[in-house]
Amino acid sequence: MTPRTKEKFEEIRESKRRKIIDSAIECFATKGYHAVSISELAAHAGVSKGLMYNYFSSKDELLKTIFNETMDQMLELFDPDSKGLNEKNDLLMYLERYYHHLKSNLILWKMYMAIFSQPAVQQILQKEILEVSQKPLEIIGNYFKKEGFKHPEVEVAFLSTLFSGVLTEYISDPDHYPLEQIMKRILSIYS
Amino acid sequence: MTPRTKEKFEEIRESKRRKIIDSAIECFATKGYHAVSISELAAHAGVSKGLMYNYFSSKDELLKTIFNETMDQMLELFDPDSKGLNEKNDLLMYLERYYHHLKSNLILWKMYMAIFSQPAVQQILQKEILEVSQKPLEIIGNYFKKEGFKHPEVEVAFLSTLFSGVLTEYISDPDHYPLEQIMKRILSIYS
Amino acid sequence: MTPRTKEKFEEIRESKRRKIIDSAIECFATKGYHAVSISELAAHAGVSKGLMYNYFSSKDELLKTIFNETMDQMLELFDPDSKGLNEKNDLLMYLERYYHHLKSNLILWKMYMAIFSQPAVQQILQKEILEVSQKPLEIIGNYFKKEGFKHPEVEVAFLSTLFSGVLTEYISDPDHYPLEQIMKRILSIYS
Amino acid sequence: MTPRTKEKFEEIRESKRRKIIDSAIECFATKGYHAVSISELAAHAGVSKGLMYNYFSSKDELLKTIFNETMDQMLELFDPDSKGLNEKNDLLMYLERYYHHLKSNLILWKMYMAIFSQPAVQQILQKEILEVSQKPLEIIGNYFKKEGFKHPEVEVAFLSTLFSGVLTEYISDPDHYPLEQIMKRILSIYS
DNA sequence: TATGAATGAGGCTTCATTCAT
DNA sequence: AATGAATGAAGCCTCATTCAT
Repeated sequence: MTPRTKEKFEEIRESKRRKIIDSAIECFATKGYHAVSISELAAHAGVSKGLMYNYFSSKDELLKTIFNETMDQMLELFDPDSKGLNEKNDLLMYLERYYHHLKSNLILWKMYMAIFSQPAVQQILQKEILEVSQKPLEIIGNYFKKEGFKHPEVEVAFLSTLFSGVLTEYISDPDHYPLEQIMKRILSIYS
Repeated sequence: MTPRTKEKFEEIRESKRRKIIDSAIECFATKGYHAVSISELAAHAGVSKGLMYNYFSSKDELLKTIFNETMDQMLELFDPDSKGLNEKNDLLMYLERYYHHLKSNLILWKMYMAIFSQPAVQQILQKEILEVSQKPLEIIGNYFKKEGFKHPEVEVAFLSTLFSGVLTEYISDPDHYPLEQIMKRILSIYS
Repeated sequence: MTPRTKEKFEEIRESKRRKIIDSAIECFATKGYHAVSISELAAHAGVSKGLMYNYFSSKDELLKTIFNETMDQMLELFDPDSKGLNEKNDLLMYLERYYHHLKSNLILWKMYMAIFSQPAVQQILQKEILEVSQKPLEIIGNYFKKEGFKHPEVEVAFLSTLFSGVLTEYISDPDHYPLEQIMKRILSIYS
Repeated sequence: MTPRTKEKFEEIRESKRRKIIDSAIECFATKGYHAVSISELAAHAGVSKGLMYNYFSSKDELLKTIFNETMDQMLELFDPDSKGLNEKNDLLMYLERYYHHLKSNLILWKMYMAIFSQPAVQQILQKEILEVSQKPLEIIGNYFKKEGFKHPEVEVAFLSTLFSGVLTEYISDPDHYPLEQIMKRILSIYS
């Protein structure tokens, strides 16, 4: 009997890795980082405790991995073609994208909030957070400058504020928050 | 035991209780609920571990207590005289109050965020949260109705969104967030 | 009911600390450092696992503490009055003391061997070991120099060798090793 | 399957076995038995974890195997031709051999010490140790009897003591221990 | 009222070993 | 013969909570 091929092994690894990550995202979203134990994560993913450490060297490491993957998605969301925002329409589409992403990735954003608003977790991810949050803000800032806003940096902060607010409110009660109408209300400010 | 002595005791008890609560608020704000141990809380408050249980039957109980007291403050903030909002000026003053409260009670709000963004904690406090948040929203809703807004309930949600956003952003980086200018930006929407 | 006095607490602490240490020395002597678990140490000392950490912050820390206390004893043994070795008689008494200490502290020396000959443990104690081993060797070296030995440093190494050998052999089979006669044989070399 | 192929297989098997053993000796020498995991051993030997169990049924089994092979070497060392010690020169050559073996097999002896000083391991190997150590001691004892020593058995113990001591000291700091001079010093006792 | 020693459940992690391929 | 994914027991440690004083 021949041993499994390298490809087969990598296949197994990758699919299990995904399973663990997706499962962990759900758990973290539901209960928060500290409130979920490795045992729970393992059980929820349908693997043994020990196997978790075959894929991630620690609980923190798993968190960082999830964070990085999530951040990559977010970056893509906020600037998919890396061209920046050039006209008003781009900004509107920007808002559109945010709206759709929020709606179709509720769990991901829930996890984002559940995890990253915890001070203890922020300490774990401090470095990563700083690195990632800079770029999207810059892109938006450049747009406002170009458009001749009087206080572009304040306008950026204001938009961030709106994003944060929408996120917070929608996440905390997705069934009742009038997401679409709120997005329209925001659009009305910039139209 | 004379009544005098009894009163004295009560006084001491109450002041120690305050000390524990205030100290705990600081700790929770800085590190989050799960990341702070009873030992740490006791040490930070300058009392023994055992004594903590003399005042609060459990860590959860302490959390609930803090929550309730905080909520009382919030209620007071959003409607100190229970008269509701009657004219535009009231709304502006409303925003003003929020702004000032935020600035002067940073720790309290930090703790609020640190604690509430954790789903596990939210579950513990779910009932309390619902109860408390209803009333201020109603008051604002009534105002918008009276003012003839087309979608008063959306407008309420929008204002909540702004509040949430300001809170989130300010709390996460109080030194750089342009709180005052953002508040002015918001005022400009309603003036 | 009044709380226990500070003295009472310290009394408890000190006596329990001793109990844990003595018990741990026995265990380490019997099975070696890595082969004994904290659970075993706790059970053998008659306390709970958790309490171990009230007294020692980690297993390594316990080891270091035992090492330091043992070393203090050893130092005292090898130079009780800190006067050094001044004449041949001092050296002979030196040997005598070693002999008696060995006989009456078998467990201590067993533990010493069981623990300190393990590379992994040596790494934990590296710093401490270096610090402590210097002084006694110097004292003996000075004596040999004073006595005009041709190669005092070799003579020191030779004596160390004898000590090590006696220790190793005696410890590994205390009932059959002719300790007293070996010590006489050694004395005969220096008389 | 032709006999030729079978032999070839045996050859491969044997060479891989050696590789694993030699690699393990190094690891045990450096870090001690408990401190090295099967994973480490496998990685260091360049084979998979699973394969380790194809050659040795357990970690203990591997240890025992190494011990037995080492012991065979030791026996050979102390009495290569099984003729015993017949004259003083034989004893001196005996010492010589020990000296050279020590110098050229440092790792082996390091492992020997790293492993054997651990009581837990000694228990595993107790029987084997007793069996092996008897014979060389007898040979030396016979020599001392023949030479008319007053207490031949003490003299044997004394020589064992010296061997143990030299081993211990040399192993613990091979770069600084004056091995050659110490051996000369010992020779001087018996010349 | 007040202390801190004491407990034990549960958290994270390691590792010898098994197993499907 | 060979691989490495998978398991689960056991190890170290933390922490909410209890208890004797």
